[in-house]
Amino acid sequence: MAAEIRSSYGAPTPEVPRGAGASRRATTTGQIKDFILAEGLRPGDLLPTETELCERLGVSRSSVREAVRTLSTLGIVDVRHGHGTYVGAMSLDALVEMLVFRGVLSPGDDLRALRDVVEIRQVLDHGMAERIVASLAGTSNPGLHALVDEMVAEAAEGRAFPRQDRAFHTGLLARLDNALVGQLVSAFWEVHTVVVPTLGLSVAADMDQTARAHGLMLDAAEAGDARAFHAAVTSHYDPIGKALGVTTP
Amino acid sequence: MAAEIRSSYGAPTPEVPRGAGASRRATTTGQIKDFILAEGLRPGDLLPTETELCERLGVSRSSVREAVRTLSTLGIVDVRHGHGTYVGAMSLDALVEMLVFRGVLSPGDDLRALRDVVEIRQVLDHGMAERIVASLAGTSNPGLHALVDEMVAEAAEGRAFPRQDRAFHTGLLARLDNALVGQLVSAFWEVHTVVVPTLGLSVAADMDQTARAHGLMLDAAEAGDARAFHAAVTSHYDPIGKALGVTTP
DNA sequence: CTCAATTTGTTCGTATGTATA
DNA sequence: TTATACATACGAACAAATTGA
Repeated sequence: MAAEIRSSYGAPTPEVPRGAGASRRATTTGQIKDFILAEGLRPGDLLPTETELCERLGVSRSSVREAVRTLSTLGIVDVRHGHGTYVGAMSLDALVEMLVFRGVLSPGDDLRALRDVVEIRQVLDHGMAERIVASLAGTSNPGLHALVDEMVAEAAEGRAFPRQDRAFHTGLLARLDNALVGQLVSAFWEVHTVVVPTLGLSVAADMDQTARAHGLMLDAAEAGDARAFHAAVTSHYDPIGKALGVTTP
Repeated sequence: MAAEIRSSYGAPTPEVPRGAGASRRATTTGQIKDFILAEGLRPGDLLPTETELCERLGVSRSSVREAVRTLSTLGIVDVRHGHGTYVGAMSLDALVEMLVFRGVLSPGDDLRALRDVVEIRQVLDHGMAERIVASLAGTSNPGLHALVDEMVAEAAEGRAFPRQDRAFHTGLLARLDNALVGQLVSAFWEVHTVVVPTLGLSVAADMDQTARAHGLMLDAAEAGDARAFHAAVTSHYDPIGKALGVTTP
């Protein structure tokens, strides 16, 4: 697939007589991508209608549809029924869907896929620690503190707090100038929280520690204390890490 | 999309009268995923033919086709022309294709997307450093050393060495018990190397340093020296980091 | 509010290319 | 080589959703 991508750029996609190995759909998706680039379209811009694309590319509507579907699942285009097709925001939803399925399919060990995801989350949080602390040092974030309070309250009642949890992690990365890492963290967070219930895993006992660790992370970041932030991240992943047997060097 | 995923598990996908918001394709993809889970199929296993799926799910051929396409681009199934449809290996090809397009589309600053990718690569390499060193300490890896020698030789001749570079990074992570991180590193490596040429970026001058840094990383890992490994990683990303303005805390 | 136009969603039938036995 | 099974592609028709007159 990599070679196909590469060949799609540089030289414009060749005309109708396509190479032996390439399928019609592959070439059509490439043509639509090239069209977006050639026209200089940006996320949110409207694409031609399916019928128009058929004429422009000289293929049937079915082929255009399949190509558009492919681009749609990749988030490259966004199709709205009865309205039109737009250039998409290219979120990581596809990655999430794939990893979630891999998690519930669980090849080999039942917990391996989830353990890998948690390990990545940990690496990203630790790896971005200095940048996060730098971006939040000296600021005050009442919204994030409110989320922490809610999480602690929910944990005390024995309830889960996925909404606040996600909002907190998203908010923590919001000031970073790296949009991709925020999306990745969100994506892995989602895989994590969607897969856990399907495995019947019970980590409810330590929900309190998890909730409190969020507060410690925020306090450390606002104080500009990277070491404390690292410690809080470690504390945050301690319960789930133990349950899954994550190695923490 | 997240809600749709969640609803797909737990309770089996409902019968033909589907909910208001869900499209036929969305429910059909869910049904196929449920089928794989229910039958306990594993990557490489054969799925029913399209015609058979039509009867089983009570939808038309086209709908099955579009659903299979969607799952195919996610890597959940693998369609082989004239042969059949199999459960896929679920690689990160979809993520790569999306990020590559985002990179060449370059919303806003031309280098931001690539800079974000390089930053992630850096974080992953540093974050996995201790685990990599632990997995390679005390071993000898003539294959990896050979790759380093090739890279140094190619750099001396002023040639690029993408094949060896990729093989090296893959091999470095091969002994890890976390398959996902290896795939992620490979994916971001691919995005990086595919996008760079489209931007006309010239970092050829410091190819020599990059090639040598690989050798330092390998030596440090085999010696069990995590600090040296971190230093080598920093040296490895120094040239491209300077060219892109990556922040290195 | 209803109607009509536009656009995507779904289905069917048919023909073609491809791999296996 | 032939036969069979399968995926690929095309075109036409109708259904559903959205917008605006």
